[in-house]
Amino acid sequence: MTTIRVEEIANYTGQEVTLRGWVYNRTDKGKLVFLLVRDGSGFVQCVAFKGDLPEALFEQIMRLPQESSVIITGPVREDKRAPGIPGGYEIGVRDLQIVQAAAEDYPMALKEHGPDFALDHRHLWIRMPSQWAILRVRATVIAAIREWFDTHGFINMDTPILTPAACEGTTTLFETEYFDEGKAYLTQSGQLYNEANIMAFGKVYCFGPTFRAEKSKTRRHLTEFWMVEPEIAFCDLDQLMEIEEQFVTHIVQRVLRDRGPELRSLGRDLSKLERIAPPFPRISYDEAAKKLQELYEAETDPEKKELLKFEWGIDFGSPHETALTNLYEQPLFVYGYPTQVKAFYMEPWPGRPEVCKSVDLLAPEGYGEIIGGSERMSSYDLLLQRIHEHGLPEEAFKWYLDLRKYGSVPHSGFGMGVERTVAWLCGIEHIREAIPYPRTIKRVYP
RNA sequence: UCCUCGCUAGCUCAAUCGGCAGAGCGGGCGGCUGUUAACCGCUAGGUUCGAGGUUCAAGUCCUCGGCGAGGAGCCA
Repeated sequence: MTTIRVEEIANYTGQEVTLRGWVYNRTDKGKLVFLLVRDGSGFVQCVAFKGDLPEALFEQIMRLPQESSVIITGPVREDKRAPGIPGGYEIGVRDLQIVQAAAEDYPMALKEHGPDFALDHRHLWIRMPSQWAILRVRATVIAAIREWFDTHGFINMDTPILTPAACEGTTTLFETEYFDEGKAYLTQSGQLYNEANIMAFGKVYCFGPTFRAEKSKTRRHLTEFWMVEPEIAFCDLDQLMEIEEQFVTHIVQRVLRDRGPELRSLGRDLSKLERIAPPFPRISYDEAAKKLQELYEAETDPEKKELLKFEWGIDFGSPHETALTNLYEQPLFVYGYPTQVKAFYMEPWPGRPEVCKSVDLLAPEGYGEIIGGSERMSSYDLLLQRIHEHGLPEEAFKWYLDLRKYGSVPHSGFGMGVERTVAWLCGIEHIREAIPYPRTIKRVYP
């Protein structure tokens, strides 16, 4: 007897198979019972007829509690009526073995739940089709990220999670005692280490969890999130944008190829993802500022108008990003931000010191910034000056300054937030559903 | 840190001007051979977030506190 996975059920039409999984839902119709069974790879309907089975077994099936674990044997049939993911196939129950009859007080009803209740039961919530689908997409996004870098000459370099100091000085850090060495901090970026790594390996990326103790309380923020950060030697800002659009397009295509049923089950409009292709539009901060001014003047709703208020020199807020990206169907590059709103290590624009060679990639449909990147400063003297200007301890950056002493080259890199990317691809409201166990300012359980 | 909103059955939510605490889902019992979060009948289920206060009477009004959500700022 072949034990199959639901995602490959189409290959077994007409065959007798074994399926191991959990009863997601049960609908009994008297002499007929429908079990919606999930096995981790999908959801499939299993149908039991009273006449086909021993009476005691049918009786058990009719009373099987939700989430009971079972091993089912029977023939695979194609049937358009059958629900499931991918759906369209069902298994006729010829035999069913109960591994465990679940307790009858399973708390997750098959309906909408409030966020607090759902998050308190995250360990069970992930069994539901929407959460299952999102996390399957996440796994594919991660695979696509590694696949692209690994096949484009990048070397994976894991940067430390425990770090001695702030990489960017501004953001709040999680702090911990570190033996006799004083304080250590959870990383908020591996970038500075990657700048060292490229001088040894040329092109590198790090990929891991990142921690920000910001008291951000929005649908776009987590205190623990995953970020992939490539860094490339001999690379300027224009080349960086080309890499970013190739990279993002690859992720979108891989997800469309491998996770269509999951995206459809989430109600995602796939046509909006299918049209993602290079080149992405590129506008300067100056052009963006002009467009925002026009949008501000055109806005009639006084509340929205207030949120769109903008003047040259400030960073974009979320309403600004949304308004800008709504003008485009592709992800949008905005480059050349004011130096004062960006980190200390960014290369100044030639002839315009008030602007730096930075670029953000804003996702369409109001999902906002998914990538932040820049060409890094290559001059020792200017970097030292910036470290002083930002009030950073020179001693802590001694090794970083060394990189500008021994074979400095123009180089660039970026960081992409995995959860924001997953939220965009899935079309979901809140980033907390894009990671298995979200950590927010108000939650570290479960 | 600031602004806004919310907290009633296991869950999602009602409860008019301050006047008997309600429904659907989930649970239990029964019915039904094609259900799609099935449907139909019956049934059990309540410290209305907490502490004070006003009132003949408080889920509802007032004060303080707690918890949560959305947004701003900051960021990926």
